Amino acid sequence: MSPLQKDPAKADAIIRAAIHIFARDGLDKGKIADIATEAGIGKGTVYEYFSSKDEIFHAMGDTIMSDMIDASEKLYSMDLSPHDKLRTFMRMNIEIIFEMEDAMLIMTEIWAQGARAIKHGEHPNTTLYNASRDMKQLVINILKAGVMAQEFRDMNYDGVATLALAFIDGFVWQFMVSSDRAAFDRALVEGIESFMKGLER
Amino acid sequence: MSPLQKDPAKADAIIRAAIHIFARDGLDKGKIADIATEAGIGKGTVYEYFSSKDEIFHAMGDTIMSDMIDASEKLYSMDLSPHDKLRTFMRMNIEIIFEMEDAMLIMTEIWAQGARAIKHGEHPNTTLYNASRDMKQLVINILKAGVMAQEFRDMNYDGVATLALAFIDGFVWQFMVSSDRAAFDRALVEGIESFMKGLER
DNA sequence: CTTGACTGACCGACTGTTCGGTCATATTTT
DNA sequence: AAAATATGACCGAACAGTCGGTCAGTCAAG
Repeated sequence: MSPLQKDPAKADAIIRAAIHIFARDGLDKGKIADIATEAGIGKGTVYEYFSSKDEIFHAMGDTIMSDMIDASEKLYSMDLSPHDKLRTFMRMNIEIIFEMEDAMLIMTEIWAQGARAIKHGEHPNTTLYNASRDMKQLVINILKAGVMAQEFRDMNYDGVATLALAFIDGFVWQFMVSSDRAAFDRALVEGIESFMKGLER
Repeated sequence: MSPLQKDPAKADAIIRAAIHIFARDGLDKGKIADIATEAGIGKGTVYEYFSSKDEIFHAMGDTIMSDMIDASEKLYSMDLSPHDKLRTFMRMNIEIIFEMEDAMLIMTEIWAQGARAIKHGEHPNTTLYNASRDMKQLVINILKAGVMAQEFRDMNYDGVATLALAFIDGFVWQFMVSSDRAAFDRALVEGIESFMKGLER
């Protein structure tokens, strides 16, 4: 018997360290050795928990996405009008992503990796892509409820949902390289209002 | 004397090959040897034209951006109402980026590199960032003209311009991993209309 | 013959992964 | 209770593959 069953908290510490290191140095340049140091363990130990760098990428993607989905679902259960729900959804999502600075950079690369995989005819990282599809469906549901409640104009749901998600991604993307947080907030408010105005009947 | 003073066409061929290889394999995994083969020359020759992989990245960024700016400027000189100009600007930019599949993937990585550089307190790739700033200014100019002409409502120019660019980036981003071109076109039309509606007085 | 563009074998730095050994702790024995 | 034993988590030195960059030599043009 093992005196200490492979500490799950340690696997978590490795993922956390990996997120930090890979966000800092990039997916390729980020070294396993640095992750080990950051996690306060030996390099060999990393391989007791994950069989390869690639497996760390996947675990990392799963962790990040589940963090985001948790946050989104909290919103989904709130009791708001479709109008407010959508507005809140957009703002919250952007803030969540924006706050998870490290995750943002990593997801950019994982997403690009996925796009490349698709070009090669391979499978992309499924967690990330499933999550993206779920998010879109969530927005579509809000939109449908809004049209039903006569709050929104008639629309092509898929198109508008895509616009909403594009807006979220693009906003983060735009500000990923800007450090002016105040300008970010002003632009965000104006951007969301403008978007909502586009949905009026 | 050289019979052919360092053939500029060859430098171009190298860049073109680099764009192809790096888009396929990523900035880190893309090999100089492969670029040389793709360009039909020896590896050593690549170093006659560019002193390092990093210099190739920069040259590549410059080439891609100047291609895009050329396309945008053609639009800028068209004689259209602010309304149509903005609509066309967005659609054209998306189509241009979307058509330059390879460039898209590379820019994603260069942009992420830049974001990381900023985090480190270093300089990002200036070409890319200057171009991005120029694009925003171009949109702001169109918006101002539209407000002046009473075609658009009053607005926070910076916010709406950011929204427009976010829209462009995000749309491309969303569809980078989708192969359904027909859905893309439908969503694009709806998305642009919805955006334009948000600017009505 | 001179020049310089071109080449690819080669070098060395780098890093993901392996593996033999160590050690803290649990369990058993005395 | 304390000594002996067993376990497997942990470690980091060593290994092997990769790839950016160099350079000694080839070749073609003038």
